[in-house]
Amino acid sequence: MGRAPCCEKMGLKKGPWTQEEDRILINHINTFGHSNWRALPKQAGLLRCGKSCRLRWANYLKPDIKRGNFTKEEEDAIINLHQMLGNRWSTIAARLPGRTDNEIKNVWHTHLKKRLPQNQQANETLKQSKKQSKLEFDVGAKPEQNDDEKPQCSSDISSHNNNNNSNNSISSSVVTTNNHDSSNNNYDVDSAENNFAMDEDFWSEVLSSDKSSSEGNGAMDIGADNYELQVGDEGVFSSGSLSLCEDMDFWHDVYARAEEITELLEL
DNA sequence: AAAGTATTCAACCGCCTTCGG
DNA sequence: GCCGAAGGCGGTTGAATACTT
Repeated sequence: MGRAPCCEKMGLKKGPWTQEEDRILINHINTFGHSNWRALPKQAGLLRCGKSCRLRWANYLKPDIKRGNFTKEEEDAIINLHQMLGNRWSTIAARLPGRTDNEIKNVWHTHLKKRLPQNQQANETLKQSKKQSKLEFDVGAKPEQNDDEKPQCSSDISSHNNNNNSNNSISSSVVTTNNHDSSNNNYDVDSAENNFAMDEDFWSEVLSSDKSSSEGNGAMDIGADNYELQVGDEGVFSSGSLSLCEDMDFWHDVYARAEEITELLEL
């Protein structure tokens, strides 16, 4: 299909916004709103593409945006949420009032990622080069992208699990969560075998902000009933480890936990 | 003080999904 | 159901700034 270019390059300005451009954009949005981003720059007299205007507004000019350093609580929340959701920055941002997806993404890459244990950092790197592996999670559905809704069953889980346990090509890993049996409340990553050893201090710090993860030591209690996600050698889920019906419950719980974190932040 | 290197973050790019005709 | 426009998202880039030698 003949896809229109995202913005007509001819004559449109790129690069940093000037104060004058900001002022024009703010005035225009305050007066007319932003029902049509593509038409907005023309109407406002800006030599920018609509996308650029939207981004500038969403990431910088919107009145409710909180500027400045992230608090410890916010950082912990990001780590927790990233643990659960992967690189779904907009979803994470939705849980952090006043913070934008772009900002969170930047903070993650510049600060928080460094807090990961070395092995996990290596996995992050590995993940970059193994992006393709998520295509191997061939369970039928296309990945769900609407972040305001609960992700659909298996494909979404698989892609996120791929993010969070991204040493797929090294060895198998198992994420077990259990709400009722705390003795099984672990994050079993078979560390000796797959170089996925968890730094206990790191995990206790990460999880300390998470009220219900009282078992520590890498426990990832998301309130679900003994979910076991198994990732095979090439990042493929072992069959039978997670039924599609359970997926829905799983995500219910993930979002419930995210709600809890949001509440914590708001306190 | 100057040069080189590392870090930060605003902005861009391209892909995907949704929606309306 | 198909097509195109539009919005939204995550990944990436590169200029500005900070830090180190």
